[in-house]
Amino acid sequence: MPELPEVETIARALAPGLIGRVVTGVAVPDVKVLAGPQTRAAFERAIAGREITDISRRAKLLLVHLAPRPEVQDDEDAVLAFHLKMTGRFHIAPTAEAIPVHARLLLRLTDGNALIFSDVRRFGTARLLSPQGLTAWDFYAALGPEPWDMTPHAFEAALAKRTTRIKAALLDQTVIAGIGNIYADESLFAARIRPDAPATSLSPGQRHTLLTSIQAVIERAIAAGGSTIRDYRTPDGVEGGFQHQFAVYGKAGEPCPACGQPLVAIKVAGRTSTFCPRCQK
DNA sequence: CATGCGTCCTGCTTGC
DNA sequence: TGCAAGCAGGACGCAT
Repeated sequence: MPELPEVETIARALAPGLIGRVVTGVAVPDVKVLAGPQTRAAFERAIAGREITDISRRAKLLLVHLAPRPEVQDDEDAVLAFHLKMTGRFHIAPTAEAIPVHARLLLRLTDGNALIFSDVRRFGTARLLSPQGLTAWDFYAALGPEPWDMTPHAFEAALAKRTTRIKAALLDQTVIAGIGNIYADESLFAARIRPDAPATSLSPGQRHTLLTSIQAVIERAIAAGGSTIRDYRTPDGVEGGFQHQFAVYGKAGEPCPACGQPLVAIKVAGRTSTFCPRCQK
């Protein structure tokens, strides 16, 4: 579900309600959510009592930064890294309220609220790491640049050595971080490039246009608060607005917004990919 | 080494 | 209406 714009929207919405609060208690109703090395008990012990100092995002990861506890000897900084995968959601609710059916992890806070991570499909993960552990984590270390940090030169270099179709390259988080199925399709349409075009077949001009398109689409999506297909909500329960601006995602059979020809869906890299066979080459 | 496909889960939608 | 197959925003493990 949540790609870069959704996680960015969530991080911004969560920050004011979390930064400066202290975690008074931890509950893990579904131990499958824990992806780190700790047992459930060790995980709970390692977080309780810490102050939340910051909320940030890298690629599709939401990062909760936790301070050392003064009362714990040699305590170190910690980072709780959430991956929402397809259906992960956050909200903040009074601790006294009923726990949602699909709640996987709860952090109770000093202000009487709790941060609740819910996830219907149970793909989402939470992993507690030291700051050094985070950067040493293979997945994290291999992430490509954020879209706005990607230079045309680096993008071209990354694509030039790929023998895959262009969409598979965009979905590869080691090439560029944060793009998923929605924003891959939307960016490729904006750049007028077919999702199944071999990455090596793109001209330098097409690669440049594609990077510019990615940056523009991601920016517009963040401005709209992300895209709600089904599950995604901000922590306040509000839907995103970018789904109303989709040109092609999920619109197979509908007319191309540019030429009116019916949009077509094919499978690329195992993912449904919608595009205009007339506009995209 | 790089690439592609099945898999992990659950619930909603579609078609018979 | 009922039921089963198909499909979904992601990324990992394994086979090729």
